[in-house]
Amino acid sequence: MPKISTERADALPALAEVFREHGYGGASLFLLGKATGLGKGSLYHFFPNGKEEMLAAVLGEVDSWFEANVFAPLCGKQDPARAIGAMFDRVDEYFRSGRQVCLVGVLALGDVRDRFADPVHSYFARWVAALTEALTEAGQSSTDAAALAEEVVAGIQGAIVLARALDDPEVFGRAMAKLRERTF
Amino acid sequence: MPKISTERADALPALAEVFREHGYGGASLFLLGKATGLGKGSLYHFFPNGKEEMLAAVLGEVDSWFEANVFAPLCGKQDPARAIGAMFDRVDEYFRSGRQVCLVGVLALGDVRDRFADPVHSYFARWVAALTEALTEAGQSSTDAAALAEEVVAGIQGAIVLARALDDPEVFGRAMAKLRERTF
DNA sequence: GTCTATAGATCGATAGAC
DNA sequence: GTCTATCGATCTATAGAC
Repeated sequence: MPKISTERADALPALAEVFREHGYGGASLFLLGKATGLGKGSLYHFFPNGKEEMLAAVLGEVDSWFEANVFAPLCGKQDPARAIGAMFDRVDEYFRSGRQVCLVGVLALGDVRDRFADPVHSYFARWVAALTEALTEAGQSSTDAAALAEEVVAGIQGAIVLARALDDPEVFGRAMAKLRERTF
Repeated sequence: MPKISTERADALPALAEVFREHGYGGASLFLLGKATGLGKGSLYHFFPNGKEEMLAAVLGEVDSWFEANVFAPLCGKQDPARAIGAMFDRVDEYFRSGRQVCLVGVLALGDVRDRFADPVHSYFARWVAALTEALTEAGQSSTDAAALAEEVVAGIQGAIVLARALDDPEVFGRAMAKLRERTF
């Protein structure tokens, strides 16, 4: 299970998984070391500022992935309906059909929200803005588009919470299908 | 039901606030003691099993409140539309218009989900079931009612996440208004 | 009942050998 | 670059004075 890595970037997926599963405070250096296959010394070699730098790097990676695979495609001016459909596909894959929680959502609810307020705010604001742009491009009024975009992003986050609580990934699937219909 | 001393019950609101704000792992006995005004000795006198018993008691209190103020009224057979409207009113008050997170939702996303799987599952399953019953009573087909109930409960949870992330309670208000419309 | 003192474990972070 | 050893702080939980 532990993964041996000689580059800082190689450790990020394992670090992300621990932060997602245990939150910031619950992600101990022991767990982070076990997941990456690195000792504390190595972790501090790659991330001199410790856990805070590890999470910042993970959030940067998450943001880059969503920017490239979700946000930017929504802002491509041709075929907004197709771009919105692609968003739902990527998001469903990313959250493994509701089996994986959203790290940014976890941080938003947690006690370290203030510490990472900027990346958390940026992630969701960018998502809502990009979807609003696509919906507007698809013909909706700007006010309707903004309201619907907020509804969809919130609905996805809520579907993750409910699917985890009920331990039923189909809850996530049903919610995604409903939200997808609403953007037609 | 065992007798609960006045002092123990009086400590529950303060304990609940600490668990909501810091999660289970982040709620230290120091914070719990400071919030309740009790020393560690007193806390262990009222809750011999420590934090686990404190959270269990808090979850029992939350469940009782929602059962009395939200779930049971939804199952009153007369005027389901009014009962659903009352649900939104009580929920908006309870979550202080999006300024207060949902403790059960926080637990569902956290690493102690398995430890408290039963109360977390019960809370959301009961909420969805009660709302489904009211929507059915209001004239919807049982399949439509179940799907809409899931959408509404998930939408409320997602609105809490998004409102916290964007630090904007109006996001919660707008989401609640939209969900309220959808149940007409 | 409520407090202080403290045990025993674990935390983040550092130092130094190799 | 990776490891082990270890520090000081903090954690849960217990013991005992009052």
